[in-house]
Amino acid sequence: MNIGTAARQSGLPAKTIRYYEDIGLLKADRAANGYRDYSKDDVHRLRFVQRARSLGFSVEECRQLLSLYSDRQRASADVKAIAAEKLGQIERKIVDLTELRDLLAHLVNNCHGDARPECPIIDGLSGRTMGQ
Amino acid sequence: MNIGTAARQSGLPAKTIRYYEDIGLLKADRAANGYRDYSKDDVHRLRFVQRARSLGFSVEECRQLLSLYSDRQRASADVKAIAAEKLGQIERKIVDLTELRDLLAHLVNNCHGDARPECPIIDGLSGRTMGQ
DNA sequence: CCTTGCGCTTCCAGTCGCAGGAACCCTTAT
DNA sequence: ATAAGGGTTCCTGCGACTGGAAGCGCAAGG
Repeated sequence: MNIGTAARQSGLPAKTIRYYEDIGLLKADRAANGYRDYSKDDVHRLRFVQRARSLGFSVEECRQLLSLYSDRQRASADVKAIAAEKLGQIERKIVDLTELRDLLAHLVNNCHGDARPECPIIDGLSGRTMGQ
Repeated sequence: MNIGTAARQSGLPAKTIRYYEDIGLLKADRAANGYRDYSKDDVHRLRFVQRARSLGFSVEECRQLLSLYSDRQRASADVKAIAAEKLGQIERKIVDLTELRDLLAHLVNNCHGDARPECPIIDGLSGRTMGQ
């Protein structure tokens, strides 16, 4: 199967698939004409990576997950450790963003938003109404 | 004041301050010896940018905010529009991350995490237990 | 006077995860 | 024969820095 078909079936752009091959994440066979040739199994791995990426795993983490994916002898604890770490990161990010949102929402709500130059948002950013 | 002092007072690494000058965000005077020379006002602007960046504004948005910051005749509506747009982006990001977290938490919670090879996380990523 | 050491300067390369585009080859249909 | 629509490689650029090399400025100590 050519790269275009693999791209459609995996949900990854062909460009991205070539990039993954470039960095040694997934290698493909080559047909006689030099075209990359993907098996069903290759497509499974591509979808696996697509899913993991969309779940916020970095490419390096995907590399680890892929090797665990292919390892019939893996311990689920190994996988769980990676996923739990990532989960923690995501939760921290949510907390940070929520604080950010509250702060910004406060500024926006206190800005009358008219033609006058007084602006609580600017004041907030310049430190006149916010802590240091 | 030298860049190191400005860095300490603004909370930005010197490297970043030079970078900002490089992209034309903030320019500094030069002392006779070629060193950058920062005024208190410069430091205020640097802190302003530092705050705005930490609130999730892009450097380009900071550029807009800076010009509004320096403009005594600005309308608060202009600032509010930028901030409100950014607020929307942040809220969307929180929603996305929350979905992500729930999905990942579900996988992690269903993984026994022992030495056996069966792993719901891998299965989930490979599509065996998740929708397509 | 000389050295040491820190801070400053510039410039170049690398990061992450691709996307865009050029220049070219392969295959199929008309 | 030609055109369209694949595929290939390689190079560049994005955003927002960060690290490092090579070289100056300057104050203090021996």
